Amino acid sequence: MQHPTPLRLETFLPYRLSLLSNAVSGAIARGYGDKFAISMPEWRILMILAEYPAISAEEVCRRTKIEKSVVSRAVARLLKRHFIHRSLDGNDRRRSILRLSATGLSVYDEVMPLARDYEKKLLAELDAEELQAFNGMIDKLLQKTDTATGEA
Amino acid sequence: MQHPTPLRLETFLPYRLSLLSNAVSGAIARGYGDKFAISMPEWRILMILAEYPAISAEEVCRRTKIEKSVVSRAVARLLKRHFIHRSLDGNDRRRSILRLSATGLSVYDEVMPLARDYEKKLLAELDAEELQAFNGMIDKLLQKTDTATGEA
DNA sequence: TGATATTAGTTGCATTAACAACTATTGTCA
DNA sequence: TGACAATAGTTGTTAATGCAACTAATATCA
Repeated sequence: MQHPTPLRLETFLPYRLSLLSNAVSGAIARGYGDKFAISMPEWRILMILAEYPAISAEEVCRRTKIEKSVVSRAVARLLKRHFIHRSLDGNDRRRSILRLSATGLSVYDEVMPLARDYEKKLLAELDAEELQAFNGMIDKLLQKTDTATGEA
Repeated sequence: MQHPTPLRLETFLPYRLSLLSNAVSGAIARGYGDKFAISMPEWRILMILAEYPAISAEEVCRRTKIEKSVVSRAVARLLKRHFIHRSLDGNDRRRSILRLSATGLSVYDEVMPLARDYEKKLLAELDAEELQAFNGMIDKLLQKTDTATGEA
């Protein structure tokens, strides 16, 4: 046969995931973007520093999966605006130690409820059981992509 | 309380969706990117033209949700490489009519199985029931984002 | 009909991301 | 110890994105 069943874009999982991810991240980004003029990488760095205070830029990269040059520039912006502090690791002077400042913490405390509310509102579509199943499936798929990245 | 339960990035749905979407789209994009040097928007346009031959750029925008300037430039590239043809709508001379060329179709026919195989391999993690549930939940969430975009 | 609004598509521009190259520091091991 | 590799972080560069401004064509409506 000439066309072994065309791939319908609307039902193509990568496309659907991309739509959903963009819609969700976009909605939240509009929230903190309008309010504090911070970018998504910046917001994620604030989040990760709220969760793990005093980690290095390298650890930020590992935990957020943001590329290191993007982290470097985002950190520079956050420093300039005094949302974070940076000191040097005494044991390894290549490493920085990043922490939220009081200002950064207050930004975080103001944005975080918006993000959580949006997530909650969105997930209100799913009951507890569905939600658990959904998260489980995402985990499965994430694991699969971790290993099976290259081969297709 | 000072910190009303911090938001763990690792469990934050927008973040998880973004990871998954990037991993999945990235893996496939590497496939056609290496082979034909086409971008993701270009690939999506080929897909949508395989599904709906002879539609306008505007309809491509609507169906793919790709921003119109991105579509415009992607179409220009696809034209230059003779992957698509463009004619004018006789009834409305603002509108273009886009079609896959024979070359474009052959590119599509070569890339499509790769994309489908990757999707299949990925979704092999889920049984039929899970898959249906998964797609249903994505639909629910997509609908929610369609309506509830702005308010957070 | 004719003024005005709307729509399709292109282009300019500013922001951003990804990759590689680079510096500085630390680790390895003969 | 000292050469070489690996790591943390910065910076340059290129390409892609998204918005706004623009042109050309069509629709609306007094």
